[in-house]
Amino acid sequence: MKYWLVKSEPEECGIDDFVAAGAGSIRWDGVRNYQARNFMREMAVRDQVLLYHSSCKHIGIAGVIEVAVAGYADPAQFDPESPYFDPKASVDNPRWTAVDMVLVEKWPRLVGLDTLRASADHLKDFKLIDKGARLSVMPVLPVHWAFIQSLR
DNA sequence: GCCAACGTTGGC
DNA sequence: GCCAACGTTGGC
Repeated sequence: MKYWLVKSEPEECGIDDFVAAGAGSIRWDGVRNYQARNFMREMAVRDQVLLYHSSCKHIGIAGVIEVAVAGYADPAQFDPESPYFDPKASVDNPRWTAVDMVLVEKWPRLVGLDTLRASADHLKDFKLIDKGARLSVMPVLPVHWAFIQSLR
């Protein structure tokens, strides 16, 4: 089993959307960056994922979700009505990947980016805390995963 | 709203 | 293949 982190704007899809979905899964789609997509292709069912809230008032890790359905062609890329439509993608030759995720646990309080940065000694090479980090899907080392769990 | 970081596009 | 221009991300 692997560990990951995904970013989302909570108004788009945050931890409360997963709470509302209960045992139901939510499609994680719209990723349009190759490095992030390649990581999504590596995801397997039951991989554990930190859900990070970005571009909002309370920035940080809000809880844990897990992979319910491994990577498949993101339907939005074929839909001209979708903001994620990609005219260069075709059903025969899809370009982008979606996975389905389900709630594991909403944390009692958010672990803020400031807290993570204050723990930089424990989070060496954790790209999330780098200035200007834009990657929206990234792997998390088991040692980092364990440390972040201790902050919740 | 600003702006740094950085990925993508397209002319050459 | 280079690189300037442009667009997006995301913290502040």
